Amino acid sequence: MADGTEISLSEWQVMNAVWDGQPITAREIILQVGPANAWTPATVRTFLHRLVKKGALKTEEDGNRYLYSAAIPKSKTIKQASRSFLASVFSGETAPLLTHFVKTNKLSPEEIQQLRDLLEAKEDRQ
Amino acid sequence: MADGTEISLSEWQVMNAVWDGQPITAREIILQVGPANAWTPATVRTFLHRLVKKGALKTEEDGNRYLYSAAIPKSKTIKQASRSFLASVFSGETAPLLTHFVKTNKLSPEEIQQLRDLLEAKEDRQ
DNA sequence: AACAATACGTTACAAGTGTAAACAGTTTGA
DNA sequence: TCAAACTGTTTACACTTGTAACGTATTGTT
Repeated sequence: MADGTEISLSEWQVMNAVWDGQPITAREIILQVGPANAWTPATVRTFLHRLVKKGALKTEEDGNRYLYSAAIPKSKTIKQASRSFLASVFSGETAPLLTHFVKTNKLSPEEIQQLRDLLEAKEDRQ
Repeated sequence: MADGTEISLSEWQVMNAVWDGQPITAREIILQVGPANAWTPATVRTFLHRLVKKGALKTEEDGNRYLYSAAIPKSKTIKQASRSFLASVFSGETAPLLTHFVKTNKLSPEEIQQLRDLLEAKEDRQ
């Protein structure tokens, strides 16, 4: 697929932990994503290594341990994954995708309002 | 993982072709998805085999060739893939996902209207 | 009938993924 | 001070995925 930065589903868990705790130690990441996925610390460490190797994370020494931070912006990474998901699963059609997620998930009244406003704004703008 | 029916991104292309042409010959599938992805016929056939093996497609003989049809419903498969995508990429948060796709894609005025209506209906219903 | 084109099945093979254990150095609590 | 605990590195191994070639049977064509 050749795009430089393919993140696997498991790795996403790790990336998300990093993005919202940056910079963060391996230990904390392990605590955050390990139990939820039933991963041993060793498994999480493997993901960390692979992500560094892929250039998705970078490390900075802090005494004798590392602090991890993202080397790629979350927004860009989300954009890529989303494009690929849209193309594969929904044949590139946005509206069915949106309909699907609206229908199959819960949204708070506030969220619904915000989305309606967003759509309205988009309508006007075009 | 471990759910019986994992469909890879490439395989989705094939499944989509089947779902909307069912039943369909390998030849037609190859014509539909091959060129767009720069896949040789052999490659597409590999995907077909794997999908049959996974139980996602089933075949029915038609003279000396096969007709392929889906063995799993599109809706269910979409649901699974979507849940997994939502969980990994958007940490399970639906609203940010919706916002993202609304912001990064084009929608026709009609589609926008329909989505707004859908959201309104959902709001009322809760 | 013979040969070319098709259709399907089998095999291949490297890279990526999920899942970890084993090993080595470092800090720390007893 | 000596083992326990923790940090990071290396190695493992089966399964999946992307990408196809090769072999064999069937069929349409001349």
